[in-house]
Amino acid sequence: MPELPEVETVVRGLRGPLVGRTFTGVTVLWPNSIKTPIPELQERLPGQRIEAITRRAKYLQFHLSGGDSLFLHLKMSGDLLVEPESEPRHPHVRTVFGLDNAHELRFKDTRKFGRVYLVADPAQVIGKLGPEPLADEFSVEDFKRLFERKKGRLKPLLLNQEFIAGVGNIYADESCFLAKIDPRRAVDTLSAEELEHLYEAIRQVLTAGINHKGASFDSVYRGGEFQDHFQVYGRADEPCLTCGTPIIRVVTGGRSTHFCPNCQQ
DNA sequence: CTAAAATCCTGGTGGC
DNA sequence: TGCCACCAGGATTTTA
Repeated sequence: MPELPEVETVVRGLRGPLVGRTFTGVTVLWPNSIKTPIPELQERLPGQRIEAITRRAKYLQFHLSGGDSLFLHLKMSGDLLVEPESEPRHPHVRTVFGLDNAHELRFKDTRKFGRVYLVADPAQVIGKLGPEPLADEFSVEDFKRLFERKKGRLKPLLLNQEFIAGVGNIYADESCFLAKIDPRRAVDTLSAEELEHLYEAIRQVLTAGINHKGASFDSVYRGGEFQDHFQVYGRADEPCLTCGTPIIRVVTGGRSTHFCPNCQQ
């Protein structure tokens, strides 16, 4: 499911039901989801109150009263539900966090790629991430500086979370379209003007995604409607909405990549 | 260094 | 229907 706008939407939806609640226990149904030793998680989490929930890149961070942070990464198919403990659990629920109000935070994750971390030092999980593209203080000059001495093609670089945080496959393709840049371009050939366009495009596309409450796919995620506004992602062989040329799909860095061969150079 | 491929997983879809 | 190949929002690790 989730890139930056989808995770941001999930975080905003969880604050109301969860901030102020205290964890009472953890039930692990798929041990590979848990990156912290499970006995340690089950020892340290109960009794800690949720003081805040924030997002960093595609991670959710629960700031806890005992000084720890609980991090969740939804990867491809994760979702988080707050449901009464009396309600039957969906079969794809992999981890259950008990709460002090007879509800549970349920980590549902069909493909089992999602991960849970409990750490005292957040840097252990989010220490190497690149800048947040929507941060107020992240300037176009900062963005241009990221490209200094960089090599390789644009698309894989945009997906590299140590380069810039939170951009995933959909928003990378949509950003390149808006900036009119071929995602296969070698980054050391991008002009200052092109980088300025790309900076604006990334911020615009991510903001639009958040404003539409993310993109919904299948049954994994609900509520968002940004999928109705895709210009190129998932539109292979369909006409470009700007010029009518069929959208091309190629594979770059092992990921499907969509672009207009006429508009994007 | 870049880069591709394999890995972790399940389920939906389309072709035959 | 059944079977099979292929595809999927991520990110790390292995192999060139």
